[in-house]
Amino acid sequence: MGITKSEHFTDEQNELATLAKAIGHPARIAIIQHLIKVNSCVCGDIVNELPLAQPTISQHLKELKNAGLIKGNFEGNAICYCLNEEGFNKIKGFFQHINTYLENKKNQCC
Amino acid sequence: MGITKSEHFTDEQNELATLAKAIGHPARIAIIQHLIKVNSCVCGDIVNELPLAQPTISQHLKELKNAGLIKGNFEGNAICYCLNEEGFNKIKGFFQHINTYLENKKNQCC
DNA sequence: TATTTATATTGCAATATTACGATATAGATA
DNA sequence: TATCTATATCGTAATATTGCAATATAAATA
Repeated sequence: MGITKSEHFTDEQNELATLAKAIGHPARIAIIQHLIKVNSCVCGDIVNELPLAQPTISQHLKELKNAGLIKGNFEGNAICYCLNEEGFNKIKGFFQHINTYLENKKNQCC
Repeated sequence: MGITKSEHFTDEQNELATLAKAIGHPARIAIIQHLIKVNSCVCGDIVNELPLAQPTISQHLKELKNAGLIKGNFEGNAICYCLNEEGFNKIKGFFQHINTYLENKKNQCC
């Protein structure tokens, strides 16, 4: 169907999925990596950096922003983007949990 | 278009995106969480655990397996699944990098 | 071997995502 | 105010994802 049955899952599961999904595109990975590199930059810089048209970048930025992974502030007539700690903190615990589990798991699978 | 221009991005960016995308569905989050809880289990257990039909679960398991996040071994006529350390190790560095960056970033955005 | 049990695959409908040209909007500047 | 610059939104085409019924496959057991 193409429609995810979110109502059958917990809020936490849906939230983690939304965050991971937002990260799950190479352009959005590239945007995140670029923001780490330059700390903060305007949308136009990202358009110059990536091989995608301006409306496409704008759309990817919107998705990252909706997921709470980046934030943007007006700076003149441009918009300055940077990472949003809040979003990343929400996934942090999930991966730490997995890592702790995997490190302590002595017995091989099955 | 719906087609991701993966050829324009680095292998690392595409790989990270594939992993995050595989995690980006509540059912697959639930599967991962269940596998952490019970360490390993057969497909049928997951079908009983989640509110989705057997073919749908099978498809989600396939995606997690293709991404390298779980592995399955035959156990009689059933298949026993558990987490695959390899896949999770690949994303580990990415999030650690982000966390280190965010912890050290003193200056506010923009 | 026939049947049962467990999982995968096929086929398909509904919906979502990706990408971009065209256009709108909003602040800066001449 | 007219124009420029930067970004967002709209509309749309191409493709991908989600979900499941029906069916196939493969190992276990009667």
